[in-house]
Formats: sequence, C-alpha cells, structure tokens
Amino acid sequence: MIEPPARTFPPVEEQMRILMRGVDFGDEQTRVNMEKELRQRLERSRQTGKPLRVYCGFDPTSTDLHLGHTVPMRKLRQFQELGHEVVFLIGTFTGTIGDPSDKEAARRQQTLEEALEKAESFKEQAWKILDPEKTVVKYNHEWLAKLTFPDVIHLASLFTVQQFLARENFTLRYEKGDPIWLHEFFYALMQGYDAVALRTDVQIGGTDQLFNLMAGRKIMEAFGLPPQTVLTFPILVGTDGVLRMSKSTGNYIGINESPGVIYTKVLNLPDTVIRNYAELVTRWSQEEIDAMMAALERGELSPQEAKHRLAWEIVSIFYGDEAADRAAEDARRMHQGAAPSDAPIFALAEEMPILELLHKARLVSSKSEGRRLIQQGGVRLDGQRVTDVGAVVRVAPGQERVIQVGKRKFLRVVPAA
RNA sequence: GGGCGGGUGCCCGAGUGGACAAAGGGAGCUGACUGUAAAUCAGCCGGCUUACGCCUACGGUGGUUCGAAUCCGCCCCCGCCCA
Repeated sequence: MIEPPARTFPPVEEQMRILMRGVDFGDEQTRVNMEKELRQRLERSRQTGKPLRVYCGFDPTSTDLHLGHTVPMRKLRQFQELGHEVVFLIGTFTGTIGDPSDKEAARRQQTLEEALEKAESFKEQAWKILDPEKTVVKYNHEWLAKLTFPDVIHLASLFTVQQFLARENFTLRYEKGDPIWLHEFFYALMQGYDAVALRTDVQIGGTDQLFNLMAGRKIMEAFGLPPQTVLTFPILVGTDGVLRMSKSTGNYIGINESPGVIYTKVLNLPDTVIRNYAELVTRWSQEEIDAMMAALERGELSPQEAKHRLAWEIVSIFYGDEAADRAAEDARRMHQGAAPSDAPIFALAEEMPILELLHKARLVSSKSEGRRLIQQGGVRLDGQRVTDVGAVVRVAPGQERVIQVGKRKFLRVVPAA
C-alpha cells in the first residue's frame, strides 16, 4: 500500500465557512454536533495532510440529472476545490430497490442493466459540475450485490421496526393502509452500508435523506468505524413550487435540457420559490441574494425581473453567458409570438396535410390531438390561426414557415434540400 | 393457513348485465383574462376517421349470454383482522 503524498489545506475556519454554507438539518442540536465533528475532522486532516473522503449517492432512476441533483453536487465540488477526495457514488444497486424517502408509494423497481445504462449518462452530466480529474466514481452494486444473507440479517438486526415506522413517509402509508414492502426498509441499510464500504468521512444529501444518513452512522459504528459526519441541504422545490423536484412528478428542470427550455421553465416558476432557487442553484453570494430579496420586498424589483436574472444565471452555469443571452432573447421573442432561435426544423419535401405534419414533427402525440387543438384555435401557421382541420402545408424553395402549437411549441418548416 | 374487503383510464375514485370510452375530482392541454406564474371562466382530455362509424380498454385467463367493467370457474396481486 503506497501512502498518497500529504496535501496542504486552507485554514480550517475558511473551509468551514465555505462548507457549512446552505447546510440545514431542521434540528439545531444536530447542526451543532455535526459542525463540531466536521471541524475536528478538518483539523485532523490539515495536521496529517490526509484529505477527507466525501461522498454523495445518486440513484440512476432516470437518464437525466436535474437541478435538484446539482445542489449536493455543488457542495461536493466545494470539497473538491478545497483539496478533499470526492466520491460520486452511483446507486446502481439502491436504484433497483427504490428509495422510499420521498415517496408516498413504492418506486417501481428496475433491473441492474437498466440502472447501469442510466449511470453512464449520469456520469457524463455530472462533469458539468464536478471535476472529472478529481472525482472517484463508484457503483454500489459492486459491494451490495455481494452481501450474503447473514450479512443482511446482521445489518437488519441493528434497527427496530419502530425506528422505521417513526418516519413520516412510512407512518402516513401505514395509517392509510397503503402497502409498505419489507424490501423498502432495506434501502436505508444499503445506503448505510455504502458508507462502510467507502470508509467515508462525510456524506452529504438532502434533508429528506437525514434518516438514511444517520442509519449510515449507526452501521459504521457497528462495523467498528468512526461514524461519518453528515451534512444535509434544503430540498429544491420543483417547477410546481410545492413538491420536491423529481423526474417522476414531472416538475423538473433537466441540466441537459436546451438553454431555451431551462430559461422559460425558470421564468415560469411561481414567485414564491425565488429565494429557494437563488440560494440553492446560483453562484450568487448570500449578500447578493439578500439584497435581491429585499429589493423584491420593497417592490423595487419585479418578480418577473428577478426570475429573468435567475433564468439567465442558471443557463449560464450550464451553457455559458452567450447561451444565456440567446435564451433571454428567445424568451422575449416567444412572448411576442415569434419562433425562438432553437426551434426545431422540419424539412418538408412535398405538401403535407397539417395534421400529418404536426404528428410527424411530434408537436402532437396523435392526429386526434392535433385535430382537437386546431378546433380549439391552438395552432398557428405564420402567426395566422389555423381553422381548417384539413389544411395542407407547402413551402416554396427558400421560404421558411413557422408553425406554433399552443404558446410554447414552435416548428420551423423549410423545404427539403 | 383462515375470514372479510379490494384490483377501473396518467393518478384518485364511482359504476354490479345493455343508455359505458366508462360519473366525479386531480393532473395535463387549448382558449379568454392577466405583468410571467397562480387564480378564475370556457372547452378538450384512448386511437383511427371530414363524418356515420370502427378498433383498443376496466388485474390475467377461460366461460355464460344476442350483449360483460358488471355473472361464473381458475390464476396472480394488495389491505384489514385472526392464526
């Protein structure tokens, strides 16, 4: 075993200031305890020159990462920049069970193959935030799938049923008479065992993960390891302004979505979530955010304007300033009924009934839907409302026509080469 | 293992032989209104079709019937209570 060369780290208090920003436990005592633990760990690491090992797990339940995922990832990035060792853990095994933490019902199970496939795309997207050179990627099926039944029984024996039933999401389902499958209890055990397998110093996650993170501490102790320090963060609400952002509730903003889509989704957020977004997904300092919120309060800044700033900032984080400028301009044009610059283009070889065109261009999911939309006045061709369901679209050489469905869907129709 | 109650469209949920593509609510979509959103009002909301209509659908499967989400058999699954 070769010892890695000792590193040097910034002063502990400087690290603490950066790392504790945004941390929220929902419980003051926990906060005090964890802050103290983290400080001790940082001090020791500074003395020994050994970086802390920090991790956060992400279950590959969909192919795309969204803004909610980026909140803990940005914290990982901070650890990374301070010189610590970051593990980007992909829950290839936990993802097949489904985390009951945020669910009123059990999540659909998937196969390991499906999870592995999604893990690949996760990894790629993660590099928009994390430094790939400094990140260790791990997959938890590598150790969880190898546990034997006695191992699992041992893990299970560390907890009581009451401890699990005390969790709100289980209590609610229990009281409602909704099924709670036994395997759902094992999620926390698996996540806790990840911490053992990784010999981790710090684990971070959303506040909804507190139970799972604490379970990890208990399991580490049972394995004779010092319990990990846990840091939790507020939940990013979704585009509905109420529920936690997640793909399954459809209220998400994917970091792989086009700049235009991200920009307009942010613009359409309810006013009430501006602070939540400003604090969790921007690069702004606390002072800037407080100033902006104060200006909003005094009516000096309109909510629309604040959301334009947010939208620009968020697009800029993932795509750069230029793309953010373009997205802002497109949003303005779209509001006036013009096609945005990134509207999809459809090459039309010969004239085609509009219903077929809408369907082929995937603006509608069926011809019936397209027919209804036309009857309701929801389809425009070059700004003119289409009234005839049987209308035929043709495009002259060199010409470009614009089809608009509803307020937000645009299509540019050009002649096929 | 036993008793009882259930499994309906994206979700919740009504429907117990024909009037059922299936009440109602939510979500979603379109239009009007509005400073975006929300709220409100109106419409739409399985597919194919100009339309008449046709096809697919009420856990699975096999029956009964002119006709089944609805009745019967078998199977699978969930909840509650008992063991």
